[in-house]
Amino acid sequence: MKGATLKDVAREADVSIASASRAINGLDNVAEEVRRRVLEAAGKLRYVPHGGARSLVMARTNTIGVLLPDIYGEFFSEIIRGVDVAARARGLHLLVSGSHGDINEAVAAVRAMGGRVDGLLVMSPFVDSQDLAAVLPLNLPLVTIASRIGRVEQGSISIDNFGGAMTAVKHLVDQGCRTLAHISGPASNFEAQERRRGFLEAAERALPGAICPMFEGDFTEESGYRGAKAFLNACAQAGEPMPQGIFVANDMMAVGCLLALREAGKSVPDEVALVGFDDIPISRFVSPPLSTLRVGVFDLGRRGLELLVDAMERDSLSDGEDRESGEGVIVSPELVFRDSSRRRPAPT
Amino acid sequence: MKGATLKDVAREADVSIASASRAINGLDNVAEEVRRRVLEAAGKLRYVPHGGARSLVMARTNTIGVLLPDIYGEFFSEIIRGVDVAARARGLHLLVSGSHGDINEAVAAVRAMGGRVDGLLVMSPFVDSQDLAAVLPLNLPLVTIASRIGRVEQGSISIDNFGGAMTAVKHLVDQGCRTLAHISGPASNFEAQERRRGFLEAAERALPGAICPMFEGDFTEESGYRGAKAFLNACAQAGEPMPQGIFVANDMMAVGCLLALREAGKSVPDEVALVGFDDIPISRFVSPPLSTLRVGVFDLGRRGLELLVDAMERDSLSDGEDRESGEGVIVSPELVFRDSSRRRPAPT
DNA sequence: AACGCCGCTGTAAGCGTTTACACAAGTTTG
DNA sequence: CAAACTTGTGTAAACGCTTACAGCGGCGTT
Repeated sequence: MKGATLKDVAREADVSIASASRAINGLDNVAEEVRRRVLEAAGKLRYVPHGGARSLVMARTNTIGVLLPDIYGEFFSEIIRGVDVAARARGLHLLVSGSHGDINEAVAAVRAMGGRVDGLLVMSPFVDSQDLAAVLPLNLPLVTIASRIGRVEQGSISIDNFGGAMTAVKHLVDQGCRTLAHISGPASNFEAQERRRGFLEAAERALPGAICPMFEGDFTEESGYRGAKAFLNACAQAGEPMPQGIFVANDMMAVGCLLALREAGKSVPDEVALVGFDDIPISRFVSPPLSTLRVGVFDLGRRGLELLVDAMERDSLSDGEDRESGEGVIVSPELVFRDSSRRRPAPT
Repeated sequence: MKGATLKDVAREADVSIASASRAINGLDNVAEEVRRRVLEAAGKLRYVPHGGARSLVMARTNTIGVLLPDIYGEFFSEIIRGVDVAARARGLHLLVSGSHGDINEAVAAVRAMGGRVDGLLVMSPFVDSQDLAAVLPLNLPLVTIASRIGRVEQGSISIDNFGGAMTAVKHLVDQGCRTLAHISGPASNFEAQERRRGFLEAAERALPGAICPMFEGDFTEESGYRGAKAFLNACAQAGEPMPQGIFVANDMMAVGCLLALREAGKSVPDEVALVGFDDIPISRFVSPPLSTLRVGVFDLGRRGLELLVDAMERDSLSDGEDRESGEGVIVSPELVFRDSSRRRPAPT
């Protein structure tokens, strides 16, 4: 009942445990006859090697730990996919964990991964991530994704949120919007901060002195809906028209925003143009289709893992020498121009 | 550089390795003074326990392995979320792996998980899953999700695909559709088979003798698009009208189908009514919103994990005695009536 | 015939933990 | 004041595996 061990297999095949190990691992210094007997015994006993024991002695797990703020949603699941594909290509396995925004959970997760993984892929966009950094076992190769953890010595890959936001604003202005608004992500989120900063900077540059209403959401569809409502109410009360263009800090909120505008009878993009961020799959399907800034989320995951693998290899070769090489890959989002911001046939 | 071990901590704190272990694990038979010293040393050395070693001696990993056909997409990511939430609540970690439809990959993944997990949550909807069953280490608790693996002794949780398909067809007929068609999933997929069977059975019952065109897709948006095109072409060639109702075996394909119909200028639902399956998030947002059969995918994952945990506990208590209890939970999908199938104000 | 080699096999030492057990104090007890 | 606990600590075995090393035949060379 207890799961056969190598010793059991060895006894069954009537060889030493060393030979059994060799036979099973396909080493070549084993007589054919012995190998046959061992494999047969292993099959009969349904032997499955004990990964824990193996990694203990080999000091290698072939597993990498992935720590995400959350494990689901279009965005994260796409990251995981990227990581998974790249990992699979290298025969690595994934130990995933969601920290659910709680830094203590993240710390617990990291501890639990200790000794079970060869490297860590961490995404923790919370501004106070320093606490996390303090806990990370410093002997493990680590790559951060779109995070703001101090450890520059190791690799990191991030998104040009600031630049993306500026692109979005410029695009709205190009489309003829003369009044702008912004629905931001939570202030505790690093990426949200950057996008907000990009919005303000670009808005000030294009429309100097203009006052742009802002609403702080939390990246959920529902908060986007609330944001749009807030703008609608404020404008109705002040007797002002709606802003001509709204830059929403992520697509999920933009979708909520769209729903609220539609409900209020505002036409998108003619009365209000909308640009989101991320290009999640849904964005193509809402109507009107959502203009957005495409972040190669899949690639983010894939390249993150590749960076990590590089770091691991470097790590195992040179034993702790030249570990500077602060590889800071930054990917730039790309504007996807769809109908939600297509204002005039020929913007003069 | 090599990552501090318990021995290092013990030396640093000038106690025995046993005391160090006790202090760190919070056992109570440790002098306060010693505990303090040990914890301090651990902090200083950035000690992180080696999970592999720990699980080796404790015969417990607090990790459960999750094997899915794929790791991404709305459907699977929602399952993972359910599993993750339930696992987190019990302090368990997740070792996930996508088999990418390849049975050999699945086998490899299972082997790699051996000795690293306390239980296995497997979803493998391929009809020939018997091969997989043969490999599964028989000492591990196992729960299958929407699969067709022989091992009934262990728990399983599945979807009533047949019943759901019948509901869909009945609904289309209620809406006044007198000619029906079906876009199915791949024949190698167990769930697709069941949905197809339900479609045929219900169609035959409601419209005896009617011939229903069918198209075999592969669950991707693109194949749904192709399916609709195929119907359009066939009807154009034969000079017949389009089927009044199409039951599409999953929402992703239904979305593709919708796009093709819109492109062809067919109005949905007036000319062709559409019902999908799964209720993925996108379905609410396409226009018209897609009628579908909601499967509590999140719950599928959550309950699957709970089932597994139950099995694990039963397993550890009674040492291999009453291990029948083939818990076969079956969840029934529920019709979500949206505009894509809303045909007449008052269906006579 | 003695020698070195080669191919195969077994013995045993670890890998980093936990934990049963023994042991040395100090603290009641009778 | 010795016996009996209590409390804290250390020693060492075990978990399942890999692998360096030694051993042992049989082979081809001098």
